[in-house]
Amino acid sequence: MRSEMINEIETPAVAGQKDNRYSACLLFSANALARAITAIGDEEFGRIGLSYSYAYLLCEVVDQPGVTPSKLSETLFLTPSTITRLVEKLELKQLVRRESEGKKTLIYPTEAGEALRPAIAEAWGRVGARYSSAIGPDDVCQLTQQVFKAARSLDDLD
Amino acid sequence: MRSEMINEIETPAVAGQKDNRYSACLLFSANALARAITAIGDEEFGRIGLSYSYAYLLCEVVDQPGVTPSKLSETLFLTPSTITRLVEKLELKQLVRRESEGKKTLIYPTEAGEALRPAIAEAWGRVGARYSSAIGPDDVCQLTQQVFKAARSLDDLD
DNA sequence: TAATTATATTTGTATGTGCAAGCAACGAAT
DNA sequence: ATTCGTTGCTTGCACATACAAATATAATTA
Repeated sequence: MRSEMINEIETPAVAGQKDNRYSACLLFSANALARAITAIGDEEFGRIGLSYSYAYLLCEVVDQPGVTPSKLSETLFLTPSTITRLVEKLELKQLVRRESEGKKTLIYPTEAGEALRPAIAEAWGRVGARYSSAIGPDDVCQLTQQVFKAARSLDDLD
Repeated sequence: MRSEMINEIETPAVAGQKDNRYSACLLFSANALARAITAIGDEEFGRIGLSYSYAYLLCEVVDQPGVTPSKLSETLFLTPSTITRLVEKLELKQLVRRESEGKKTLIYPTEAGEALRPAIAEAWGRVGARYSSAIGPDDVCQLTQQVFKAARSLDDLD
């Protein structure tokens, strides 16, 4: 009674020292992975005063000046309200500026924003190098593809 | 200049309609997956008034009465301070209770907490069913293993 | 035994993210 | 042209999580 099976979908109880019953749960594992890798990301991107979502957003704005929040929301898989928050802070830091055009908002980089792009690319590279070496460079590529595919499948549900 | 390669580690630009340059970044993809799947989790677990971390924690406490925060921290891949916060709220909801023993804290389920366990198992099952059907039941198992393995690798870095 | 270091937990504070509701502008239909 | 639904963005609020510092107890060393 006390030790009933609570795992969602039975999986062949893969061996491994530190596995526990949650290791077979994607909800659990995906969040654990996200937290662990975000820690690396924050460390590297923190050196340029941003965290990774801000950095990605800034890249988009530099590459597509005048991009709208809704477009960013699609690209970055974040809700519009989150985009607003991110843009607000980047605006405070003088890295982007907003322009209202009808019901749309157009977002442009400032010069300081554009100037930051190489540094972002470097930080990005360091993040990739770090997790590749930890996870194993061979596995990373396939893992990333699968993870993204799964994320998209779930996102397409609505 | 403007369109330089900013992806961290070159990947064979996997085709796919909605892919963008971030799809090859595990930092990005892992977070996207975590958010998408957490949305499902919150929906199902929300029906019993918890979110998924609370549910997992409660399961641990029911199965190992007297478990300590540090043990929970290891099992759930969460920091001790987060555990404290989770336990606090479960205590407010009268689902667990804390007992101080020296420098340790022992956490026990209340009867209400124990009573909730079957409902948690059911919600858990529904979450698994939903993401399995979205992602494809065949892929889920392997994906989960790989994701967990990667999370553990990154976590073992400290 | 007293002083120091180590371990376990909690607090203060901050951050990223989202939902639901609001507002503003556009389009369609009467 | 006035109304009405729709779309795009923003705000108020809430929550999960973490870091750094504080506290309290245990262990070790002098």
